Amino acid sequence: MSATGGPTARGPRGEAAIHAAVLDLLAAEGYAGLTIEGVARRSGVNKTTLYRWWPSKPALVAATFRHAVARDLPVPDTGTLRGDLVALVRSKTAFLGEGPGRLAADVLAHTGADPELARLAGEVLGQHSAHVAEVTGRARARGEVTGPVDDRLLADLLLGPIWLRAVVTHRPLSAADAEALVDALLPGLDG
Amino acid sequence: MSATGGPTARGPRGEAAIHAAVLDLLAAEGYAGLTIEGVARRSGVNKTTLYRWWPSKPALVAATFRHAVARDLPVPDTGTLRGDLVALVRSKTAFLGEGPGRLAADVLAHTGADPELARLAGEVLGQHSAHVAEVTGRARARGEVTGPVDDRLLADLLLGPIWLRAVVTHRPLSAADAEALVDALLPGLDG
Amino acid sequence: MSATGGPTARGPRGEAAIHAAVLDLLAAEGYAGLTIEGVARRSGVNKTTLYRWWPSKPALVAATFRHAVARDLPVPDTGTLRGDLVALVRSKTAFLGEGPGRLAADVLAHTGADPELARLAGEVLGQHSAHVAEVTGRARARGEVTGPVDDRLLADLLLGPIWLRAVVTHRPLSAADAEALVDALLPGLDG
Amino acid sequence: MSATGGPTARGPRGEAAIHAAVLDLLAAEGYAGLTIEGVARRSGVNKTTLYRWWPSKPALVAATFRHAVARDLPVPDTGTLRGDLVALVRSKTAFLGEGPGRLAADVLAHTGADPELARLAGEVLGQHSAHVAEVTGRARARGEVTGPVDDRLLADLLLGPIWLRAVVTHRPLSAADAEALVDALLPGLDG
DNA sequence: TATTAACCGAGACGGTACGTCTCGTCTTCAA
DNA sequence: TTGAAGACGAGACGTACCGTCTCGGTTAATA
Repeated sequence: MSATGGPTARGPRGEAAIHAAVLDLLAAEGYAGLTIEGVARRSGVNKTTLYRWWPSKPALVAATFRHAVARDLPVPDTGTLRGDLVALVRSKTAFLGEGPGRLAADVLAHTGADPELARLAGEVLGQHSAHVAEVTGRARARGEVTGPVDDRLLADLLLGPIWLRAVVTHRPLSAADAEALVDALLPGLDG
Repeated sequence: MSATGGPTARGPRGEAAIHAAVLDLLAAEGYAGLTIEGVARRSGVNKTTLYRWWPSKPALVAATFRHAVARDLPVPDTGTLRGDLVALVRSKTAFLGEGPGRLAADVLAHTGADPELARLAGEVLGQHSAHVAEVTGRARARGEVTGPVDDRLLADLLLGPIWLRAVVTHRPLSAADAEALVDALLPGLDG
Repeated sequence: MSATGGPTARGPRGEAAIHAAVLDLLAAEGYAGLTIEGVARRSGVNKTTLYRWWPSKPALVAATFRHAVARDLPVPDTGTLRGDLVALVRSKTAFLGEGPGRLAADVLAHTGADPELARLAGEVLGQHSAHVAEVTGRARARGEVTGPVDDRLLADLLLGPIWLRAVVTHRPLSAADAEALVDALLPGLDG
Repeated sequence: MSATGGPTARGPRGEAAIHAAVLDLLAAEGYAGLTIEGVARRSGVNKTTLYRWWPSKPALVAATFRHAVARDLPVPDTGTLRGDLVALVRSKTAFLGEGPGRLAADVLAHTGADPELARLAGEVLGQHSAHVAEVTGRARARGEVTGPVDDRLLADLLLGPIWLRAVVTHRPLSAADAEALVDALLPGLDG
């Protein structure tokens, strides 16, 4: 959208520097420690400019994430439903555990405090759910699944534990955990 | 004198009023909007006294939760594993969706920012795991389950979706959803 | 700029109100009882603004005095050295005993505690010494004094007792005292 | 009792330690920086005890000075009025410039803020006047002075410059200065 | 020897002010 | 129109002392 066919520049002069500063500071101080003034200092842009373009800190952070994290990861096709699901779990775990996604976990934790972040979380989670649906769709095309599958429920069951660990308990989810998780769900998949 | 043989006073004079004020303000402003000065104002206790007893806002909030939310919910015994699990899911859903537990969701979201809250989260999650273990223990005693069960994994699988809906997507989890959730997991429970 | 051609604004918006508040509070509570927060309250200016412009209470007080007390009093010319000296003594006594100068006595008492106030005291005292020199200069022009006169020593001898009474003992110095003081010094003046 | 026949104990247990702490802290932090809690900490005495015996900080400080500085300095008898006066000036200069007397200058500066300190100042200044009177009395006995001498005025004329230099301008008063000071006054002494 | 009164330490309390920080708004000026 | 510069009111931060209070324990002189 903002990319190749967008109507105008849409954004202040040093936008790239701003988003970089947000990510840097998020990594260094966490979401709660991030301040608008800090972003202004680090990006070399005036505080006024930031407020002109984004009404609040969550809005700025959300914009940064839409720029930086929105890249659609490919959903690996391993040939089997189990393989796809395990790969998906590991991919999401990795996303939330390292790089900008790790910052996302911190940001998404503040969903309850700000509607802007809630929207962002909804977008990210929706994308994840879509990936789940893509995997089950493939499985159905292969004939691995024949009965009705509630994609939404499956997404909750897969992503719930992942997010819970990433956001609340911060326990890493190992490869074995990922397989165990999927194996616990597979028997109930095709009822 | 002060206590009729109890160990020690342990806590400032107006402790009850303080914890009440914390819960009130948490409900009204959220965790991020909660301030020590606000608690002092509302509880009628001096700011100095708060700092005398708790070193920081997260410590105060954690103490409040230990006082107010630590009551051990009974784990209903319905006579079947499925019934017990459904009851457990509904109980947790209710807990996170209303009353002080609703505040807990907001507080637990800040796990990453403060070790004190991380400890609190560990306690709450640990209690949850214990409940799950109690239910599976009963099922094993009844002979409903014979093989090995990973209680921790099961706890994550149950709580993950509940937490995700309560905290991130804010979609309520209906009675039918609770049953569907459990039914999706039951087949994988006893290999 | 806001002024009629002055080079720069140099000072916060409500500067006049601030200095007035400082003098009021100094009169009411004394230097020790003066607080930055009190000045902020009374002047209607935010505490932050005060700290933005002056780093400390003594700096603020010194600035106030430079604004309010810096007016150069004329040194009366009575036609004789004795008359001039008596007039000078009474003028300085009056300065330190009433109006803003009375507050100055309180402020100057804290010279030892703060270098900023020490500088202020030095300025005021230097001005007083200059007045003494002006008087002896006139006397020399008249031919009343021919030999060498140590203006510095004379200033110390005249101002020392005045300041001592104003700052430490708070005994008023009467008209007769002023004459006696000068008469005690005159014989040694032209030696 | 603890004393060797004194009428009553009159004072808390660790009084010596308390006064020592007051002097130490006065030297280190100045009068304004001196706090009751600091004295308690340093002297190893409880804050409550201090308040039990002295109602306020100035009262405590005054008591300390009466204990520590009240020792009557001998007034040297040099055989001539001039010599006695010069010796007196140098003695006072030394007193105000070093040791506990140096602290006295800081303390006496707060005369205006507290009646307790004002009384102390009165005692110190009175003692000074008595020294001057002793010197002039000797001179009269010798026949050096015959006319009337206002001892109080002379005391102010001597102490004023000394105090001014020690406390306000912090210019040291050299031996030559002391002689010049006395020589400026001597001609006016005996009319 | 037993009593009693004075003194002690301990530490909690409400309160005021400190000096710093970030917020979000605002005005002014230059390009 | 856009942005840079930066002052401003608001208000929380965490700390330091203030002066008061209650609580047990100890000491020392008396009865």
